[in-house]
Amino acid sequence: MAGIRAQQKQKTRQAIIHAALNQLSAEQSFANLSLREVAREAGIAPTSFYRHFKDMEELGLTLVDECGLTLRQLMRSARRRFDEGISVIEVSVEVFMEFVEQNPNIFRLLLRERSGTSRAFREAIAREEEHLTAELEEYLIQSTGLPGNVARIQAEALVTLTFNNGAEYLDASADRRQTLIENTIMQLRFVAHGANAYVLAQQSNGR
Amino acid sequence: MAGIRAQQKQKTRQAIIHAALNQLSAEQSFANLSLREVAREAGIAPTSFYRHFKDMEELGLTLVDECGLTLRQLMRSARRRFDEGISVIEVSVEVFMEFVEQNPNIFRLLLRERSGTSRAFREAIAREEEHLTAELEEYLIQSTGLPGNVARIQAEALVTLTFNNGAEYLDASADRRQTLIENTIMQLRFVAHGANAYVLAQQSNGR
DNA sequence: TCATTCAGCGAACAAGTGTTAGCTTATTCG
DNA sequence: CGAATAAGCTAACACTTGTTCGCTGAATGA
Repeated sequence: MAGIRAQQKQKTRQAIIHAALNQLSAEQSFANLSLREVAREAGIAPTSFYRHFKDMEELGLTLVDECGLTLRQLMRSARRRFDEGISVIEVSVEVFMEFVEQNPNIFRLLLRERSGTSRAFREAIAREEEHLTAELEEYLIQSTGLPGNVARIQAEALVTLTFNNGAEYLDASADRRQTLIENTIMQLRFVAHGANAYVLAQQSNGR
Repeated sequence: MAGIRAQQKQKTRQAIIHAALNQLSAEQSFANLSLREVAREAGIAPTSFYRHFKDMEELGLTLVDECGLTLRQLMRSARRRFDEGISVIEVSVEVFMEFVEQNPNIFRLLLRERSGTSRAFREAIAREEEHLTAELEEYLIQSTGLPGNVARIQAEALVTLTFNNGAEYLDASADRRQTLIENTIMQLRFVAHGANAYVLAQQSNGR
């Protein structure tokens, strides 16, 4: 009843996942990762890989799902943390960059395969981005009372800007990183302010 | 003096460039393009490739340079066209999306290799983005009188948003594309408005 | 206990890759 | 004209890749 077999299986499955993540870097993308190299680093024979994943693509999608989940949880907790009086924008950006800093390879995976050659990948990552955007949109509606369509467009802009600044953050030096955070915050504030002003103008324009 | 030799050389060089661009698609990125396939499509022997480029990377950088140049010229002409009374933002977005629509493979190249595995690529594309941003920044300073640092940050946000919406535009259906243009314009307006408001607030806060 | 399951392995395959060496042959130039 | 140049070619190399097949041996469960 210990499940010693299933237990071992999970272990090497994790070994494969770890090996894959470990080989990701600035110079190596998931797309040009080879099944054989992953297997080698995981300490198994190439053929054993198939006992766990049908494909490299299936492995990749697994990674995307896991990462997307943790990222979403993180952002949600960031918005909760905000009650302590700091600006939501500030907290969110800092948390996001912290994620990037602590999971550079995972973030690189998302960043690259977002526009990669595998449709399945692109769709999976678009889905994750959509989750983030939708949650942010809802938050905006509830906390500022913006109309839905404006909230949506604003949320998309916020996610886009944060994500892209995260990409630059990846390769930045320590002090460049600090100003990058500040600039990102400023950009998000621009968007937020502009969206509010837009709604006010609409209302005073008789409609 | 006709230079019949050099002339022929330019011709096959162009054939190589064309072959490479032709093989780019949603499913095939430059990174996993093979020298042999490019040579085959260009109608030359694999080894002849080396008479023109040291590397696939060198070929890629050539493409990036050419594309960046045309894109920049396009955006500049868009800002010139603006004198006719339409909003700059509107014209710029429309011109950019037109570029994306007419050069999907080129844009894909920029999009992907921007976060690709080749440092030379990343730097080359960052350089192109920097050109675009710098020109826009200068334009903002001259036309709105914003202080330099704010103009810079605003320009970065505008370029980022436009570029990313272009990525989505690539795979969008015809009518989705229209709303995408509208949304992009709205996002850019948010940023512009927010930046202006920020400066005004700074000034009225006694400084 | 004994048959079954199944994670993992080694060998082998057909393909495709980048790159070198050396030849051909039309252009170039003194 | 005649030597030099250089674009393009064929053949061959040493690899790496994904994937199939059939085997082993330990965990499983009736």
